[in-house]
Amino acid sequence: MKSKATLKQIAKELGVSISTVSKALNGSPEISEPTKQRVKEYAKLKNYKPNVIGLSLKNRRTKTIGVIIPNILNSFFAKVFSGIEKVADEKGYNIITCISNESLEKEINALEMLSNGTIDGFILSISEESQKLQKFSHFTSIINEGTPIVMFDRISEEVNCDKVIVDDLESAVNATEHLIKTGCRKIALFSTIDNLSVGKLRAKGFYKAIENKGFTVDENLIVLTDNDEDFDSKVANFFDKNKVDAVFALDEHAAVTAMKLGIKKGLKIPEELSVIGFADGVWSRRMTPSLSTVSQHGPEIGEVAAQMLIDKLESKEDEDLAFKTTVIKTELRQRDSTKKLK
Amino acid sequence: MKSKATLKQIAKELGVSISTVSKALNGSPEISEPTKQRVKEYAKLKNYKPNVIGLSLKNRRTKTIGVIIPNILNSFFAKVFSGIEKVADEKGYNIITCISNESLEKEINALEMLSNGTIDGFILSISEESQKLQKFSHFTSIINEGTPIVMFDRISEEVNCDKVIVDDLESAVNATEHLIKTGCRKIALFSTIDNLSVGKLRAKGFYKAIENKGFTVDENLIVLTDNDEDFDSKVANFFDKNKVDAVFALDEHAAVTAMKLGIKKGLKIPEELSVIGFADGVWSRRMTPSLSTVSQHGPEIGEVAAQMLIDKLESKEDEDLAFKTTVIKTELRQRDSTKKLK
DNA sequence: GGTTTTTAATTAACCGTTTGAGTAATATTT
DNA sequence: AAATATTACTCAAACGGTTAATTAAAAACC
Repeated sequence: MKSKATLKQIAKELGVSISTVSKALNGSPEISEPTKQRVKEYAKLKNYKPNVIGLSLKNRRTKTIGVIIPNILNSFFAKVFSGIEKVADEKGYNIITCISNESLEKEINALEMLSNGTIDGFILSISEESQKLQKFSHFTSIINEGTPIVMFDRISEEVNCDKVIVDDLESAVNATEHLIKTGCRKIALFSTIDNLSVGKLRAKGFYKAIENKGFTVDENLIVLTDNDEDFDSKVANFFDKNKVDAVFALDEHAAVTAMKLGIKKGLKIPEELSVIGFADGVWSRRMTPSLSTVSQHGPEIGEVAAQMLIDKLESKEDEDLAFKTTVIKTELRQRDSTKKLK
Repeated sequence: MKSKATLKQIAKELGVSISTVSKALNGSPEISEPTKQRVKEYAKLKNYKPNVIGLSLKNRRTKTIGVIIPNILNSFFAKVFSGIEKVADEKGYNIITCISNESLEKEINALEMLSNGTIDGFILSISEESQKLQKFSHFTSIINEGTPIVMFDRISEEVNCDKVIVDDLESAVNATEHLIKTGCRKIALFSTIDNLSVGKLRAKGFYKAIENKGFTVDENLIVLTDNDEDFDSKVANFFDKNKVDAVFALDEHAAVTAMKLGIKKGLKIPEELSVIGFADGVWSRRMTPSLSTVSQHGPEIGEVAAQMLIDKLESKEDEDLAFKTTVIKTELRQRDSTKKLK
């Protein structure tokens, strides 16, 4: 349990000054070759590694990114996270992770906790509660204090910062149109995330597509809720009362429930019931039948967000580039829960 | 974009010394009430928050835990992570996360990167590659340098540190015995994680249970591999050649594949084919039929690990408690992929 | 040989914080 | 009134590192 080597220690043991050691290790031309050799060898022997905290204090940057995620058990966020981690790692940044658990209070805590020198900037997706209450001032005040934020997926128009989003509206239009093209006419809309900005956008896309094609939306076929609770019974009830030939699900849970209860009802998928859902996990592939999805490219979102933040962090103070919003294209993954296009 | 307030700034603007400000804010009795008031008010006005880096340097601890996880997309690890995060948050610790991506090199990098003052201790699960190559010296050297490690799930006997594990062997015995009790006689063993210590232990449990009950293991019914690749075709082939009445799957992927291809083969689950799998995600519940699982209580593993590490970090140097291994009990969750016990 | 330049090291300041030691001024004791 | 104690501060060192300014000695020049 020997304590870690410091410049001070090495300097004393070698009988030189601290700055000589520092400069020798950093290869400064001010130090003679023999001394450099001697210091470097001794440092290696002692397994010296510069203390990052000392460095951070001096440099006033930590090369650490704060990531605040509503829920890591949601595979979309896990994917985005892995993308962030990848780029951060490549660029030599560390990641401090906080889980807001969809709570405004935890979100504020996390911001407060980390914005005191611990991190250089944030990447985050807004918690459900903050969106519901439309509380965003904690973000703006952090930004005003000089800490950059990159938001992804769940963003707010009110906050002026870099953003990475998916084109939820257009994706929903495409998916819905695909259902129509494959011959579906009575299309239901299921969602358990109607509290989220992304949920609302997707629903809007559904309406738009239906109307674009000259049909009208049957409000009886719309099942929107903002939580998972007894969504199962709602859907079971729905299938008892309505006969539809497709379901467009705005989130993974809604999609799975549609498939599960559709099968239970004895409907043949995709012949009698087509299903498309927004989903990211490996599970869409694993299901029987496999689920056709709108894939949001989670890792790419994370990679782009990390790159944007690092660019900002490493740009000259003065060139203060304007805030950008990057839109990541989604992809319609046709699997076995939808009919093939002729 | 005003820069953050520091003691120095406040001191200058208030015309007092830095230490007066520091002591006033910390409520030291050395400072008079009126001065305290004045300083506190001004600090609040300026939204002063002590710079954590300065503090860390002074205190030589960061209140930050390094977490190294092989793969965050694996829902088991995501669950453990959420448990760690919960306890850490409660105790005022931050979490720096690294993903080893099952690679020895990235694991070593992460350890190196963080063990220079950034974190106070590690919580980690060993990467696949390290286990395969039986390389553990990077862990012991970190521990020798004085940084405590708590390992969970994938551990090594060679490394002397705190550990949190699941009783994989006993869990497998129980699950297998349950299959036997419900009348299954020709039980297959599927695994795609035969490279991992936990995979081997679970397999051993299977053998033990079969033999305990006085049967003999039919080696033709054992499908062990160390990766996902063409596991599907192996299993399809298996079902073509063999007639079994149950599958015990040592990991989620194996379980899902068994179910999927069993159904495809036209087998009725659970009447003709029972399936139990080690699995943690929400998906076991969502599948049709829902999957009976051995649940490993991921969040609890994380919570216990975090608590163990924090206890160690906050204990007096001298009392240096011995290393403990905590075993978390698993639970057999009977769902619809196994026959009910009469 | 004396002056200038170069070399190779050291000293000191700084990043932001805490904290023990030191120091005036005031209050208390005798 | 002199000695002592208390109050309310300030100074300075420390944590671990970098780096500009300084200095002493050696080498180069005239």
